[in-house]
Amino acid sequence: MVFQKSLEYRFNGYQVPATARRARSTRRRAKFQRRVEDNQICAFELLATIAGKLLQEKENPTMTIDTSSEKDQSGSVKECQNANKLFKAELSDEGSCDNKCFSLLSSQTNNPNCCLSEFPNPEIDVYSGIASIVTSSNSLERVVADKLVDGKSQDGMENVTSNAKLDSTGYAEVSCCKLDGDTSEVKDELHKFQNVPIESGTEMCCFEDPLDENPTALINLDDNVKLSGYNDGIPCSSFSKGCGNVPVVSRDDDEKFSGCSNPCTKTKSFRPITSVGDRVRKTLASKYSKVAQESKVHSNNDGDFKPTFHIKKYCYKRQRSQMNIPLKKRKLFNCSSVSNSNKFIRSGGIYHSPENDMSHYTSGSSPGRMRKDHGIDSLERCQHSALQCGGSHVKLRIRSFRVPELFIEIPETATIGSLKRTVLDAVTAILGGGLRVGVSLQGKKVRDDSKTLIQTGISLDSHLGSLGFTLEPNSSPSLLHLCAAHSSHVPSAEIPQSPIRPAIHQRVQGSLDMLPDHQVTNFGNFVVNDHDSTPSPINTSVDKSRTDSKALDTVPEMGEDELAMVPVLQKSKRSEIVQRRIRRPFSVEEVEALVHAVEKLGTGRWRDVKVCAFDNAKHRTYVDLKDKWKTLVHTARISPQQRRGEQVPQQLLNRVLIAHAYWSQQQNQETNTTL
DNA sequence: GTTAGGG
DNA sequence: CCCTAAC
Repeated sequence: MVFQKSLEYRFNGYQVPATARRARSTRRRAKFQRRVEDNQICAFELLATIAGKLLQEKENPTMTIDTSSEKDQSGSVKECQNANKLFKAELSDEGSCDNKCFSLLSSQTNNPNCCLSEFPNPEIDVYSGIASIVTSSNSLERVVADKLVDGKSQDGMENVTSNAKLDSTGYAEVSCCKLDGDTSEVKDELHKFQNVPIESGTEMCCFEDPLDENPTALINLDDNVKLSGYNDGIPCSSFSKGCGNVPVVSRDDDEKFSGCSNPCTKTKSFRPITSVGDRVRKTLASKYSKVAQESKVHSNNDGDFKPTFHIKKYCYKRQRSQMNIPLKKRKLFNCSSVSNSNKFIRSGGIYHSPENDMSHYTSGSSPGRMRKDHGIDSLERCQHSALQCGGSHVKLRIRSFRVPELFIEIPETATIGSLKRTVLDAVTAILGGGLRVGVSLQGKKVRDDSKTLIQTGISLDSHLGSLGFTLEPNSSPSLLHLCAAHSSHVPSAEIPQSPIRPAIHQRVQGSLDMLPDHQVTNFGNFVVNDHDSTPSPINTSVDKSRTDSKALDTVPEMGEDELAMVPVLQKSKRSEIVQRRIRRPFSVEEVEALVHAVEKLGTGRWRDVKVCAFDNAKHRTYVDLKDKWKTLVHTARISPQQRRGEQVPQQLLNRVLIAHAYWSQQQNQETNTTL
């Protein structure tokens, strides 16, 4: 069975949630939190997009989660500098050919400088980050170390690396959890990455704009289609085979570690973490891998697809303070897998929620919950290495990106796979929403979008190293200008497509409505249409600054895992579209009309009230009227000092009380008579 | 599609 | 205003 998918990616705005008013009410706070969540989702989406792009570019993508808590900085620089080598080594060691890695680093520190090349600040915490999220629990690491690794650990801390591998088919075939105690220098270096890297196979670059107060994500764009770096020389073909030989632990399933799973208590303890990663792995790896494969297959057919510009990595930086994920969100993360597990995901999509990875703990008792107050803060150092390319085009590459802190709460009994997925989700959440891209040059923001690259000083001859991209919340209603800027500045730049959002939708359904959708479009909308899918409505309303289409082949018969990997599109689409209506306070006149109508018609006949008194007010639904009456009654019962907003004449409120009492009485009588 | 209520 | 259960 073959079906085509059209992938659509949109770069939407990102709106920073308004600051929550001071504890006005739990409700307001909750709303605010939801908005924050939405933003996080946006961020996550972005990440997913990137990851997806990476995966699309090459097959056999691998995602690695390294949970080492080691914070030795000495290795960081080295690692970054030698990222390619390191990864390469790692990959080869594992027998996998990961072409792409994308690493999420969580860090608790805000490192203003991240330049791979220079690493002015050796203390980059980039690496510490995930640790906080993923490994904040030492137990996990310890357990892993004890159980999975045999041996050597640095400072007693081990690194757990899990890789999601894609076989030639493009599906995630094997996932490996590896724990090594620094058998090699290279590995050590890798371990230092405390994050979930999705390797793109290139050096890492970090760029941050110290001057910028707003937390932003730094992005390096690479329009170089081909993956550079360590990938070269590693035969992909060997990849699948190599997996089998992987020294470490391999799992077939999210839930289980076939290889290393030791039902020991210790293992259990760290389990939760693992499962998360799994999800990430699956989601990204399989989805993207599939996409990659598909795209690969059909790339020829699709004229629209332009491989010319790819975003390798994003550097996402945000202040930790902003990234607190509300409890609700955390909850969502936990439950998401479960809830999703049963949900079918459209084949067209990328995200697929597979098994109930989390089910075991969701069901109830989650004895131990790991919570990271500062979630994934993945920072990354990104160096944007700008490469020269032919013609007058400037090639840019995104080396890495950083994800701000997240809240992750997962039961200790969760599997590593669950952990991975959770992390992925969290990241997705962060990147999922609308974001805007900023361009920085030599540490300064380039705000004039109208300037050309050359005018700005970005040219083949310039130091592209000082060029950076930032992802920042978009407060503006539309990102169009951003997009435009993007295209104008970086002609070849292409925003990756990512299907991740859908996954989020399911989980965070409640939050989605909070998104200022129209004002902000989603950063990465990924739309996939397969043969039987209907055109997505979502897209129409949003501007598409960039769209890629690809015809993709999908393997007809997929195991559950594969299915699980399929993205959920339909739902997401819907969610995307749904926008919360703007608040339109009732005027005194409207209240008057409402009161009058209710006096006449009574409560419980809201449709009639609507027709009678608000028939011409299309924005007032009968539900609105009902709600307003509810609030009116409440307002009338409270003291005037407690009332807010436009003051409703007390006389009117009195009528409200009278009418309410009258009709309530009527209602009671009716019920009594019937009885 | 409406209602009723909780959020 | 949103979301949903219950009609």
